[in-house]
Amino acid sequence: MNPHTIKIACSNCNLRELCLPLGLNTQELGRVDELVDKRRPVKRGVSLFSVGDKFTSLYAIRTGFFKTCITTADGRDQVTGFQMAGEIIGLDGIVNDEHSCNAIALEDAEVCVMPYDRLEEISREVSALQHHVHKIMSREIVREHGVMLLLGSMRAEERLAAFLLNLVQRLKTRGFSMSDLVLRMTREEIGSYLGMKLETVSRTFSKFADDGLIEVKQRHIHILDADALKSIVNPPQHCH
Amino acid sequence: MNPHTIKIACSNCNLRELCLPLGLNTQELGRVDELVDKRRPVKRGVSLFSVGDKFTSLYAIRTGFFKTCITTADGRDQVTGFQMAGEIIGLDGIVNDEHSCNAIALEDAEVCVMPYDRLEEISREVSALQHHVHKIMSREIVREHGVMLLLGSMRAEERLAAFLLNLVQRLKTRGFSMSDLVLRMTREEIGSYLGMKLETVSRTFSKFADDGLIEVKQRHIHILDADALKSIVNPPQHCH
DNA sequence: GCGGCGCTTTGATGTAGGTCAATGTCGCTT
DNA sequence: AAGCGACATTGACCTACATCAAAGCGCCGC
Repeated sequence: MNPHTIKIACSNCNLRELCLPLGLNTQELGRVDELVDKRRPVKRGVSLFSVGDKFTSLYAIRTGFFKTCITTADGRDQVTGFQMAGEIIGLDGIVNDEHSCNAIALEDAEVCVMPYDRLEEISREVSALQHHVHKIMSREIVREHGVMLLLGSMRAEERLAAFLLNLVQRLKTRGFSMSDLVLRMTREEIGSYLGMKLETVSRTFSKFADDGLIEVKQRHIHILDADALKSIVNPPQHCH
Repeated sequence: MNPHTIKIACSNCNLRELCLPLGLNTQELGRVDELVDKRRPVKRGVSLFSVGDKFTSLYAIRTGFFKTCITTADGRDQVTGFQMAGEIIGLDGIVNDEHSCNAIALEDAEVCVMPYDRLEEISREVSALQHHVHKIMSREIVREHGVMLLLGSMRAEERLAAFLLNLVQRLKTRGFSMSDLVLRMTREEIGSYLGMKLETVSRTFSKFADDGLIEVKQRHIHILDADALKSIVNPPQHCH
């Protein structure tokens, strides 16, 4: 089927609670359905956009899993986030009209392409959408504050525990298990995100497994004791 | 003078190139002048807003210098940014309708209070303002990507060099010297932002001074060799 | 002018995590 | 089914930075 002939309707999308504002009336929903131009498949390992690409659109992930990363002149690479279905990527491109990071699919994926000028236009008419866009950007800012906290003041175990809990929480809101997950990224990518080396990631997984907190079988993680992970992230207060 | 009787006009403000979109016509400028409700002085050491405060407004810094920081349950504290005149703070509050960080004045300051609902309303009418707001949020996201890179993959000297160059660059766009600056924050606050301990900040300053890159006299920094600082941040490529 | 306090500097020592290297596991191709 | 290549694990060792501790400096109030 030619993608241009498919009727793409956010209003019917099963991810609409994640992507769209709630409480739109039917007329507003109709306007919002015009947001998505087309869908675009992205094969595993392929970039959705790269540093320097002209910014044209935001992308809502329909299926699949992405990482975003930036690269320094001297070849170092920092993963700035992992994104899953229902999340919006491309916000980095607005400020300079070109992308400042790379978005790479970690598994075969499909995204909804939302031309940015159309988004601005419809936001002007549908104030719930306007507010929703602001919220998405604000959420990203707050998320990054959390990452700064993690990178700036946590130790390796705390970082990895926080990472696992965050992933599993997001998977839960998408209807997946609270206790089982499959990592879509390598140890090196986790390490880059968390500011540690892949060996340290691996060792820390092994430590958690030894302590009975999780089971690790390659990329399959089974969480045995979520509370213990939480208390690693937020050490229980020591009253004296 | 009662602040309510002063005519506050962004269109006359000497910071307007920093705060406002360029190229507005007079009618649009008139609308934008309605953005700022009032000005609010903030004494050194006082919070402009704190975690959990209801979100009502964004703030444009007119004078003074702020830090924003978040606090963990166990009392750790992470500085998420330092903000100076012309910069906008409070974006973190949009997503959950309450602030998720503290904004504290590091010197006596004055901010322009922009009620958020009014900002949304005027953005719907003045598309240049709408786009400008998006750019400001996108810029913050991109800035934070840079901080993640810094925290995740740089060594102490690289972090501090990048920090100094960033500060001096921002001061330059405000008409200050490229080579002299006064730090408004303590070594501990710098350390919190850069993910290192205050002693390491101090030692690294001393190292830079020994190497003839800067002169340090308490909080006064004189930059002697900006290029050397740049090459610390971006080590020159080693071709082989 | 003096004393106290907050901040900074500097030194001595400890350690979490980085680095280097070897080995193991799994999935894919032929 | 064998063999290869990408990824992961584990061990031994090392280092950048943290930690602990002791001065030093400069500003403010009295």
